[in-house]
Amino acid sequence: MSMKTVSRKEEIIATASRLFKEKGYVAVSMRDIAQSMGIKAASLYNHIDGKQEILSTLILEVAHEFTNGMNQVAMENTGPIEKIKSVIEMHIDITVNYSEALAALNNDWMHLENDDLKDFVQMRENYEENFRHIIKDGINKGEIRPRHPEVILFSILSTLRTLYVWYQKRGKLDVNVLKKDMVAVLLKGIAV
Amino acid sequence: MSMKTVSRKEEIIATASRLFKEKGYVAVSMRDIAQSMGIKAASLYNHIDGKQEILSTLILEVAHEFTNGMNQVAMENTGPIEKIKSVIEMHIDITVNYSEALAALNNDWMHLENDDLKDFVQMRENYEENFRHIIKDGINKGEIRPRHPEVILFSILSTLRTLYVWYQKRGKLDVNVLKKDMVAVLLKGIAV
DNA sequence: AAATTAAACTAACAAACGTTAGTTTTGTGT
DNA sequence: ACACAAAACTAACGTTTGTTAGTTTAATTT
Repeated sequence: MSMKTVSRKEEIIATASRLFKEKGYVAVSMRDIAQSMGIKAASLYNHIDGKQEILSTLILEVAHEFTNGMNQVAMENTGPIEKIKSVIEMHIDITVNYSEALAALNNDWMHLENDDLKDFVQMRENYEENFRHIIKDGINKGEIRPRHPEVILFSILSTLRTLYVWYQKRGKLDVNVLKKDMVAVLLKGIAV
Repeated sequence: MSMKTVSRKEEIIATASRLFKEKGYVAVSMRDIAQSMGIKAASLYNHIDGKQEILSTLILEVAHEFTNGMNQVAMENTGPIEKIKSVIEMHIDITVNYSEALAALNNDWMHLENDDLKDFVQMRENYEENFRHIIKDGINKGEIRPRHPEVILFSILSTLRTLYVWYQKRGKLDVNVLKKDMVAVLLKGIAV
């Protein structure tokens, strides 16, 4: 029976991310996290440096996933529409695999400190800039309707970023169906 | 020179909402709010009952705006597509008028207590149910493409709900241009 | 069986929190 | 000038916070 070994540290981070999703980073205490694991708060410090480490580990791991994914799409040898389709699918894949961590990334990134905060903001800006470039390219090539690029960018990004909220709420619809419908809605709109 | 008189209580709520937008309700202390106004924390209690009142005032006022707006749209004597267009425009109007409060509504509603929390959740469910009904009606009448209604609902709602984040960041583009492009993107998609 | 390491525990710390009580200052109406 | 109300102040309260120190228990290695 093969079973992935999960270190105690990973357990703590997983537990914390579940709690962060409900009430946010600041409202969850070390005692809350410990109680959720059936131990005392002080015991957590045998495995982690502090509360801040939980947050930064959680967020930066996923942030790197997004960065890598976007860089890969940017290097694709395809047209703008195909690239956007790839971004959407990439985003959905990450959402499914890191659905707990995404709440912290979306809502608690501002509680990162020092270099962690700087790095995160930088990665986020790069991500958006890459996306913006694809959209503008698409408009120039006549593949995308000539609307305000920011409106297009944030319409798609908002939808993708909020996906984690209702993905599990709505009984886990099939990922491939989700991808298909999502791409269709975002690219082709809803009006017949 | 006519100038709207702003009560001290309203000043407190306005100041708090600005701070809440940056760090969230829990991370902002009464001392933070007071300092932002150049007074001491204890002085706030001459005008308000407590921190919780700030949050509930802030959120419930806007929540009622949304509820009223949606009820008005539901009573419109028009087709589904026209109604969705109205919802989008209504949402943009409220975002422009209450852009500070919307951060709290989106991110800190779970810190409401008792009846305030219950009322909010109820209003939110009703709002979504109304929206869902319009979409399903549109699909039945063949005015909307037959995609998964939840995907359509949350694609639009996510975009509208996150609008407050980047509306002011991007140098206040004209509201009418925004409405026009937003309706176009959400209804007709981006692909030519 | 003894020794070592890992992971839990109890107890306590300084700091920050929301809030209250009582007092002083500021502003307004007579 | 006086009285009153509004709005600020200082000081303190009981909790909760993240974290540290020192100790005990459980698991693993020799």
